[in-house]
Amino acid sequence: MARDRSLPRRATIHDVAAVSGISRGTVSRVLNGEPYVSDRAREAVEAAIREVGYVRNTAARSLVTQRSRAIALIVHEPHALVLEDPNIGNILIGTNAVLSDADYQMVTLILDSARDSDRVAEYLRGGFVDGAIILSARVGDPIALAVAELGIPAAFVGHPPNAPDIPFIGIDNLGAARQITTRLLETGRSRVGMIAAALDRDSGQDRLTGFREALGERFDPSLVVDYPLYAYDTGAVGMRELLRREPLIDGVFAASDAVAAGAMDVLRDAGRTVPGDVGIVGFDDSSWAIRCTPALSTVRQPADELGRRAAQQVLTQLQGGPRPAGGTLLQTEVVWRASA
Amino acid sequence: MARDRSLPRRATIHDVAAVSGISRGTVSRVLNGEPYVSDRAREAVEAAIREVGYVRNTAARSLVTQRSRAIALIVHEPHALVLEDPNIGNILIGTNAVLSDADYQMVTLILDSARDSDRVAEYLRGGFVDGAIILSARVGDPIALAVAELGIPAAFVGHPPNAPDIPFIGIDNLGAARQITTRLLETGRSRVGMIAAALDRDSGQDRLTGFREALGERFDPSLVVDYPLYAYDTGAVGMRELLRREPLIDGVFAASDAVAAGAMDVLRDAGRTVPGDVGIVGFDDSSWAIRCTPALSTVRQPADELGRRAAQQVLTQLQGGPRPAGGTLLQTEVVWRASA
DNA sequence: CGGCTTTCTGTGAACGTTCCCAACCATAAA
DNA sequence: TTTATGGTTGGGAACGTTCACAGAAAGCCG
Repeated sequence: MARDRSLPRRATIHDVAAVSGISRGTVSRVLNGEPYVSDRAREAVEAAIREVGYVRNTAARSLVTQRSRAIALIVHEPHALVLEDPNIGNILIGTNAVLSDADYQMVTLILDSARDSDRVAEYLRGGFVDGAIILSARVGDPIALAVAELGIPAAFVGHPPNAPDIPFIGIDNLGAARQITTRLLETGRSRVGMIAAALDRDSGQDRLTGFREALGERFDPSLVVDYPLYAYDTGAVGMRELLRREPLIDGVFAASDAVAAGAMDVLRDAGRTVPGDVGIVGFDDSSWAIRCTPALSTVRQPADELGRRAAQQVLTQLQGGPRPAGGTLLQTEVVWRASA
Repeated sequence: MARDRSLPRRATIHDVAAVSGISRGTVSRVLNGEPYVSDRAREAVEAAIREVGYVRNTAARSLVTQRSRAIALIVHEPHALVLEDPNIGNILIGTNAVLSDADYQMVTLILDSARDSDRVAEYLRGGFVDGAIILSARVGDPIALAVAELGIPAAFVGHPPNAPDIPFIGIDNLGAARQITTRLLETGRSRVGMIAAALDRDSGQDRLTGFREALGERFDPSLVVDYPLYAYDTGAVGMRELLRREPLIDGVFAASDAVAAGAMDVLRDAGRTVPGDVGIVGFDDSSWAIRCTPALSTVRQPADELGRRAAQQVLTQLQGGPRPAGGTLLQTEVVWRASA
C-alpha cells in the first residue's frame, strides 16, 4: 500500500489541538474562519498547524457536511473533437479559474458513448460533486435530463433546445450569424450558401436560423448543406457539394472556422479566388482564422467568459441563490479580415 | 441548502441492510465483491440496493480506506496553449479512458502561474488524489519536485531532465528528430537550419539534440534559432530570422507543425517555393500538417497511447507494483508528405 | 457587587463506510 | 458422537471532521 510507505501518518485536527493546547472545536473554528475565536487561540492554532504540517482531510469533512467542494465540468463531445474545438479549451480555462478562486475543485468528465453517459449519471448521483457545468449538450441529451432530475445546482454552456429549467450561458449565435451573413450580402454577393454543421446542437441550429433570417426571401434551401461535425473535412466535402449544386456561388457562410478552412482549400483547388470570386466567413475566431489565406472574417466568441459565467452561476446556486429561469447570452464580435 | 431540497435523504448501507435483512458487514462485502458471501445473501442485497436506489458514499469510504480513487492529471502549460497543442487533448483522452475503466476518477488540474503551483502542491498533499500524472513538466518544475517528495504514485508524460526517480512515458524525440533531419539531408539540402522551441522542456531539447547529431560536422549553430513556445508565431518570427542570417537556406526543421506552418507562410511571402527552394519538416502530425500547402512531412506521435501508458503505470504502482527506475519511450513514425 | 449579555471554549454525537474479530453453521473426518 | 474445518455472518470500533449545545469567562450596566 503506497501510503504507508512513510509511517508518519498525516496530522489530524487532534494533533493540532494537542500541540496548541486548544480544543478540537476551536481548531475547527479557526480552520473555517468562523467568528468567536480569540486572537490568542487563533495564533496558537496557526502555529501548531504549521508545526505539524496539518492539511485538512476532505473526506472526513465532506462526510459530515454532505458536500464535496467539487464541481463537474461535463464535456459531451466525440473524443476526437475535444481538441479540435478551440472554444472548449477556453471554456475550461475560464471555469477552472473561477472555481479554484472559490476554493472549489473542477472535475472534468469527458463523455462520448452512451455507456459513458450512464457512468457520469451515476457519478453525479453519487454525490461526488456539488454541482455541474454541462458543455455542448445535444437535443435530448441524457446527461442534461439526469442533472435536471437530480436537481443539483447546474448550468449549461450553450442552450440545448429541450433542456428543462436549468440556467444557461450562451452566445447569441443567431444574431451573430445574421450579422455576418448580412455583411456578406452588403458586399454584393448574390448567390450565398451555407455549410452548416452540428444541427443537433443549439449552436448549429441557431447559426443556420440566423443565416436564413438574414437572407429572407433570397434564402435558397438548395444552397445549404449540413454535416454532423464542426470540422475541416466538413468544409471540404460541403464546399464540393455546393459548387456542384451552384457553380456560380459567390458567398459562403461556414458554420465554424475549421469548416471555412476546408471550404477555402476546395475553392482554391477549383480555381476560385477568395474574396474575389467567392466571399467566405467563418465562426469562432480560432487559430484557423489567421492561418487561412486570405485571413478569415469570422465571429469572435468570449469562450473563457462563458466558462466563468457558468461557474459563477453554479456557485450562486450553491450559496442558496435562486436558480434563474432563463439564461444569459453574451455578445459576440464580428472580426473583419480579408476573406469577405 | 441545495441538497435538502428533496427531503428523502440518500439511502445508506444501513437502509440496504434493513430492507434486505442482511447485516451491514455482508452488504459491504457484496458491494466490494469480496468472497465469503452466499448466493442467497448476495441476491437479497442486490435486490435491496435496487429497491432503495443505493449509491455508495465516497466520502465515508475514503475516510476509512484513506484512498480517494481519484488521480490527478496535472497539465503544466501556459493557458493559451492548452488548446493549441494537439497532443494534450489526446493524452487527456487516453488517460481518461484507462482510468475510468479501472473505476478511477481523473481530476484535471491546469496550472500556469507559480501561485497555481502551490495550490496544486497543497492539493496533492491533502490526499485528494491517490496518484498523479504530470504533463509537460519543465526543468526544475516545482510540481515535479513536490510529487517526488510526497512519494505518491506518479508518472510523467515526457522526461524532464532533472526529475527524480519518477517513471516516465515519452516518445523518442531525439531519434525522431535525427531521422527526419537525416532525410532532409538525403534529399540534397545543404544549408539546413532549425527553428527550435521550448528548450526548457525535454521535448524541445531532445529535438534540437537530434537535429545536431544528424548534421554532425555540418551543424552550424548560427542556423538555429529558438523561442519559448511551440506556436505559429514562433515559426513566422524564426523563419524571418533564419532568412536574414542565411538567404540561401534550403532546409528547415521546425520544432512542431504549428511552427512549420508559420515558417511556410513566411517562406511563401518571401517568394520561396516549398519544397522546391526549401524543404521543411515539422513534428506532431497535427491538423496543421494537412492544412499546409504543400502538406507537411512530420513525425506522428502516439499521444493517446502516452496517456494510456502513464495511467497504467500509476495504477500499477497503486496496486503495490514496483516503481520502475527509468521510463519507456514509444516509437514514433515519420510521415512523408510533400513539403520535403 | 449582582445580574445580564456577549464572546469564547470544550465535548459528545453524528456522518457512512470498512475492517476486524468472534461466533455461527454445515459438513467431513475421526 | 465429537472434533476439526472452512464458509458465512453480525456487529463493535475506527476513520477525521463538523455541529449543536452547554458552560466558562469577560464586559457592561445599574
